[in-house]
Amino acid sequence: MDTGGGPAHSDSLSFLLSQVGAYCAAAFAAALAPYGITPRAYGVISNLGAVGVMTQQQLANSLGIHRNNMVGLIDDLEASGWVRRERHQQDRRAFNVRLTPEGADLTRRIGRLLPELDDAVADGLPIRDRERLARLLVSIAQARGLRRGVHPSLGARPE
Amino acid sequence: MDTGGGPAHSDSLSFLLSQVGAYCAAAFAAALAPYGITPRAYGVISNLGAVGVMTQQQLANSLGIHRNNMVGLIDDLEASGWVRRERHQQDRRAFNVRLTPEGADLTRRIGRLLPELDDAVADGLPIRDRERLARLLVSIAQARGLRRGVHPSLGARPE
DNA sequence: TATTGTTATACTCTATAACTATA
DNA sequence: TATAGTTATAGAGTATAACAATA
Repeated sequence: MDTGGGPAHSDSLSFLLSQVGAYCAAAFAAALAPYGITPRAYGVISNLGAVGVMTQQQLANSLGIHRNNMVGLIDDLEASGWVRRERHQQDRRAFNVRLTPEGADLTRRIGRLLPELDDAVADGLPIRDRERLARLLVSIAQARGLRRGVHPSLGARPE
Repeated sequence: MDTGGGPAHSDSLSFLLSQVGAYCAAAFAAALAPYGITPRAYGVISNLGAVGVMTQQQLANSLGIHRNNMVGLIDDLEASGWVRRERHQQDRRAFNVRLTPEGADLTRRIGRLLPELDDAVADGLPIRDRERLARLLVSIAQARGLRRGVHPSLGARPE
């Protein structure tokens, strides 16, 4: 498909994915900003909401964030009153991190924000096309080995 | 569509777009790395390849990169021998930037790389689905006001 | 006065290494 | 000896302000 002039990459599928994806990432960050939370930090609390209590190391592994960076992330979330650190019973080196009631509430509120975001992105697209698009994206994500719900750009490789 | 457990955002259309998009952006950057060029710098030379000669300010406007950041970008491209600065004839404050033959060649070689990247991303997807996907993405990009061939994350707002 | 290119500075992110306390 | 959490440092990338030359 060629929809006009411009540089060679304009009609490349991977460029289009990257272009629209970056737009969505920015829209998501902007939607989160009024809640005083970043996409990274939302990754942490949404994971805690789904899995329950986790150690910092488990969170780091699960999200692909380095444990060094996890420290400050949990510090901020704790200062905001959304998570609590508790000493792990069996392994006294580790902390268990769990959502506070306020954190669980924030997680739910942001979860309810997502349909609005999706509507804004897919505005004007017939519902059939929307479903088709989602199905194609899931198919690519699975084929490429992307983990469900894990955003690649949170990443940082282990040592 | 719900394809399993995990956090609330896992099946959100905008999350999926952002997730797959970030993967594609990383794959593109990795494919460019052996050529010694970044996605940002490729944005510059691909634009020059399509439009011809442009001033730094015109490049900055066209790509959504701030002119302050354009300076170092052109410095690097010039040091690599891919572009040349020439004094603008009518406006002696400005520089015209143009591709060298080597730069034009690199632009073409990278342009030929894109189909491979697209094949890798869409591996296993029937050609009909691939076309459908591209069409849906173009439709969203146009509706959201994204400019053809311009990646949003190159961005930096003017003063 | 406004604009083009430039430089300098600061601030955010993240990559790396090293430390401590536990295992 | 290895691991969980922590801290410190340095390097990208980018945002902001200010400057010289020219319009």
